[in-house]
Amino acid sequence: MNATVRDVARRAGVSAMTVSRVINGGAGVSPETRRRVERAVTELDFVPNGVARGLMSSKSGTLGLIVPDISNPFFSILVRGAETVARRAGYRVLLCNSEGDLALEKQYVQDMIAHRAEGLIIAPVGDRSKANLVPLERRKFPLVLIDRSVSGLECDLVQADSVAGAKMLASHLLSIGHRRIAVIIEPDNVSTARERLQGYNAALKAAGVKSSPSLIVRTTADRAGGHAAMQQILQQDPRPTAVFAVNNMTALGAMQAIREHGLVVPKDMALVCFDDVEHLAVLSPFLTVVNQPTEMFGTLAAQLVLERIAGGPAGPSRHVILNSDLLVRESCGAKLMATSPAF
Amino acid sequence: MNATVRDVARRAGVSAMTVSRVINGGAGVSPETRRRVERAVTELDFVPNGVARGLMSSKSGTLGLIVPDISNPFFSILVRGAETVARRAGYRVLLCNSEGDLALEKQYVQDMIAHRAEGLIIAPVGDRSKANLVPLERRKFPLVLIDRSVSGLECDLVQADSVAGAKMLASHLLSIGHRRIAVIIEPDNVSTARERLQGYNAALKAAGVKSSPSLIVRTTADRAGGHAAMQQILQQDPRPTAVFAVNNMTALGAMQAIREHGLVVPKDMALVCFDDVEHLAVLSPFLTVVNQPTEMFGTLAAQLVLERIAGGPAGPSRHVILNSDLLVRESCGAKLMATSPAF
DNA sequence: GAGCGTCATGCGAACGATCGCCTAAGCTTG
DNA sequence: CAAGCTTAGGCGATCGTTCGCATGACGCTC
Repeated sequence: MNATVRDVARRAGVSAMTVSRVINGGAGVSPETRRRVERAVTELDFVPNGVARGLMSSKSGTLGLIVPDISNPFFSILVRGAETVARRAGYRVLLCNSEGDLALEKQYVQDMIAHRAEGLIIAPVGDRSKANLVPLERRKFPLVLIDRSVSGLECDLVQADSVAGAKMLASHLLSIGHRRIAVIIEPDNVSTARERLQGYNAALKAAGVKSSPSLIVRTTADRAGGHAAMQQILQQDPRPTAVFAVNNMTALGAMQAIREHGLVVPKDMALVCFDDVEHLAVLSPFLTVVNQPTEMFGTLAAQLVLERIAGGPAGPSRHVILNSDLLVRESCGAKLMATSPAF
Repeated sequence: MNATVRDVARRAGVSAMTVSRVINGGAGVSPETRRRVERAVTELDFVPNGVARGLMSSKSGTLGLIVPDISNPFFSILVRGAETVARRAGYRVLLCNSEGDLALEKQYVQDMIAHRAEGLIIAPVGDRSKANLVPLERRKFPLVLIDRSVSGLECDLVQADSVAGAKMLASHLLSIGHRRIAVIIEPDNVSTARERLQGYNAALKAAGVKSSPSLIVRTTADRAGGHAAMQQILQQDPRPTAVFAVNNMTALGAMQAIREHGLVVPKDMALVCFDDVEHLAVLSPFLTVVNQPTEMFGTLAAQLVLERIAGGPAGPSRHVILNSDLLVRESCGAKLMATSPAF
């Protein structure tokens, strides 16, 4: 169904080699022959087979991109950034949703090896992703982690300063009077969870507030997880006055639970989280968040992986730590405080 | 760097053919030989080269997915649906952002042909995408359009009933008293724009309200477009009392412009649009929208393209028309009306 | 006019896995 | 024990492109 170089060659009365030279703009072809070949290419609607080319050159022109959930705006914006950089460099992007599932992640990674992707950008499920990633390390496969590091795996990495971000968030809550601040967070085998909790604890300590284990609720970093965790928090006595959610999706789930409980944010319960939801912020700047430079996560990761592809596997691994900002809006109750000091 | 069947064969003391038989679970290999081969595979960390396999079998195992903007939640949710279905069927997804740019779209389509993707799901830029897509049609390339049709191109299609949806939206605005309803919409060479405008006009006609060309503002379907269009609308005299935005992103841009103008939705200006922003709706159910079954767009499109791949290019093209619902929330002013009949 | 460089082009192999076909050994069977 | 069948496994070709090398024609130079 698809014409090959040989078909074109036959039609143009030349050899396959000459056709190859023409389509690759190579020198050493007379103008006359070139024209004949070009006509044959057009007539047969010939498009060189990228798979065969890939086999010859050992270059697939493909990058893998594995994220837990593409529908999370944090990741969809990140993906856009990465895709744009990759495309400009002539690379295609294979998108994978790991759904936070280690087995699925493993399958995707193996697929990258099998199909000879030239590099991989991955937001790993957690520390246990290490087993999935060592085959890549062994092959010196260009690999860039985003958002989360993997304990015991040394490789390129783009992340934000989670400790500092969490400290800002918690300090802010403390500064406006909150003392019982619950945390909705993932298990400790996720690096960002560890770091954010560390920042939270540091802020509490600095303020001389004692932390309590019962305020730390572990869950999955999605809406369902946030919802379940919040339900649990709402039953505590005394009830916390503020909640620090590990990311935007958990915050949304928490918000839902709070509303279902007939309570109002921030009057009855303050709510802050990591990761802005940009589209949402445009419509109503409500959530107080630590905003990470989302798109830059993607563009930087793509640049790193492309450099690694171009420069070979040698060279020390690079860690890019991005700054994030505290955006104080309504959900923390700061504005409420300002108007009703009797809180 | 990567072992081949021949390397494994040498180490196991067999031929490449036998290795191939083992890794494909084929019969005709003695248990003893099989074990030897399996050990060699493990020792060499051999992973069969998918590119070479693809060349032999003419099956790349890849689907293309082209959308205008992956960071638009409508598309990111759709992509998740499509990716999930594709993966379960053993396919990988090549994600492309056309950015609404015809030239870029063309490049992506050609890339699909070159790399022998087995099928393509695309939300086309507009009617002018036809030139980009005819090469696919000529090759009987499995192709499914989503969201928008392309005038003059007959192929599989998944879309919502835009006419009915727009009619619901406009009728609702009319029913609560609005008479000057502006429309922010794309040029007429986008099928959904045509259809939504048609629904709007039908609703006006049914209500005996005359439509005015000056109320129709053409723009691009993104935030910047919505913002610019809204600025224009806000200068009209008499000022419209409601705005119908062609999709969620334009609505966000419009919202921004309205707020910058010191006005409040819905008190000073009602605002409705197509496509819910799910995450946003959880946080604060504010926008009145026509909600399309977003994820289903993706899953159905993937199913159609997979069927087309499995069943061959024959068979009539199928058009799936999904229903959408009107979600009346606050931004239309319905609740406002209820409490202040003097509007 | 012999030697040499340049240019356009072709030949055969290679990338890595697999498919069709073949062979050789072992076993059954009458 | 010879014919026939089953089983394990190898050989060579193939997918479509490109690479290294060879070749033949032409023109230039001393």
